Amino acid sequence: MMDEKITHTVEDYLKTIYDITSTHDRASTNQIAESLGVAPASVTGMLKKLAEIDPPIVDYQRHRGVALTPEGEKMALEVIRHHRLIEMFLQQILGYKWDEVHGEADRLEHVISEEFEERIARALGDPSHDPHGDPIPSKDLQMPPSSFLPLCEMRPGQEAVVLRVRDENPEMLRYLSELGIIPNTDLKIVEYSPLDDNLSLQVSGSEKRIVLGPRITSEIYVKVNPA
Amino acid sequence: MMDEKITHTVEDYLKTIYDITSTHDRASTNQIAESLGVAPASVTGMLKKLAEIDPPIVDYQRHRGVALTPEGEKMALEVIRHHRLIEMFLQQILGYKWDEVHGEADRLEHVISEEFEERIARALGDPSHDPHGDPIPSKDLQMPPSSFLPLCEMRPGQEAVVLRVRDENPEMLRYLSELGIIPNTDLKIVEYSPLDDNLSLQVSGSEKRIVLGPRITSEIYVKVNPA
DNA sequence: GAGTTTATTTAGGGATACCTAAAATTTTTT
DNA sequence: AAAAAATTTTAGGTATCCCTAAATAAACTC
Repeated sequence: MMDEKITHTVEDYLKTIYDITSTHDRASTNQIAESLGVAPASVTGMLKKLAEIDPPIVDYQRHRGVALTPEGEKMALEVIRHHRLIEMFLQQILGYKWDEVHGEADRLEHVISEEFEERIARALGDPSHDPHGDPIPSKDLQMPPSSFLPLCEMRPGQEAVVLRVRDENPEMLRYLSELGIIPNTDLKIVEYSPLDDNLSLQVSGSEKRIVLGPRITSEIYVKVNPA
Repeated sequence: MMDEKITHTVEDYLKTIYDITSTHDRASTNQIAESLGVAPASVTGMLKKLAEIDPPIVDYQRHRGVALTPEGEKMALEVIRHHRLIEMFLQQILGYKWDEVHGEADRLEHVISEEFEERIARALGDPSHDPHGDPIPSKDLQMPPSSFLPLCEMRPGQEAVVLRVRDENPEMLRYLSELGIIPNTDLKIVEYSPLDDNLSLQVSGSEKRIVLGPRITSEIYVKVNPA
């Protein structure tokens, strides 16, 4: 039995590091600590441990954070696949609402078997994106290709389709959902205010203009429509 | 946030104690240790802790084991409800086989929310028994009444219906499954050997006689048909 | 009912993942 | 380039749940 038991919290570290390194070169101790809600000192300790597992799952360098090794990335993708398949499953098969799935998935992702993963994947028709628009890694852990932009980088005149909304914050999800901003929604940018980085935009169909700050627009990813 | 975080392993202790006290007055340190696969000394430590939680969830007396308090029983029933609903769900909705559900349920039971519980209960039509024939506590934690006997207490001439089979041992479940012994099967007792407590019996339909030892017959519960 | 066997508890430790406070290093500002 | 600020690490500690070995208590047996 080569158990080598990696505890659950390790999976959380990996997920977090994966997430951070999708936009940064390496994940810093502080970023990880903030994201996980633990003290930086605790992160340092854990990172050292992760770097000493055989094979190492992170590349750790004192004072400059970590990056995932190929092994670590594989493990992270496995957890992410679990998470997103579960979100999909909760929504499609158990009837959860868009904004209710994340917390539940966060707990379930650590305990489901490969069997469970395969069965829900099949039941869902091997989807490539979850209810928030996040891409689901394939069974062999390849990320489906996708070309998107954070909404905050759009400018007046451009039109786009919402692809994904980061799912960490249920309140924000609920709010956006009320505004009609969910994956597949069409948006048109009306105005941009460089002072505060606010964007004024129009949701397909509706007449209303919505003004959103960068705190929100950086969490929404869109695909720009060709002009 | 009155979290009062009861850890997962506490739930395992409760489930085990519930199980033992369904046939014994109190659960002894050793019985619990054996069932959980830990050293008796570890159990002593945990039992003391459980007895000192406010409100206490077990009644602990030195050298004479524990019984659940009403609070402890409520918590145990909650976990058992989770477990059995999940088993049902895995079998009915995800297509697991009878003997594959237990391990998965053992991991999932600790992490699902009330929301999840309610949704799968509804999806399953609020069942009162799981795939092994075990009764599922209702939402308000009442056990459905049921009058059954362990198969080992049956004697020649009697007929009965299989109600439940204890689900701890997948190998045994698979074996019984091959013999056709699953919940709802009709049985007729043909012979009883007091020397070794073996029972010879006939499964409905089939011609074959099956001989089972007490190790197995004590794990199968039946309802005797009125003569 | 004294001695043996079995069951349980006490005592002393280990691993994990967290914490705070202080020290060290790196980065930024002036 | 020195001082100030921010980040990261080290050091020392906590709590949980597990372990083994030794001590004690309860249950049998003759």
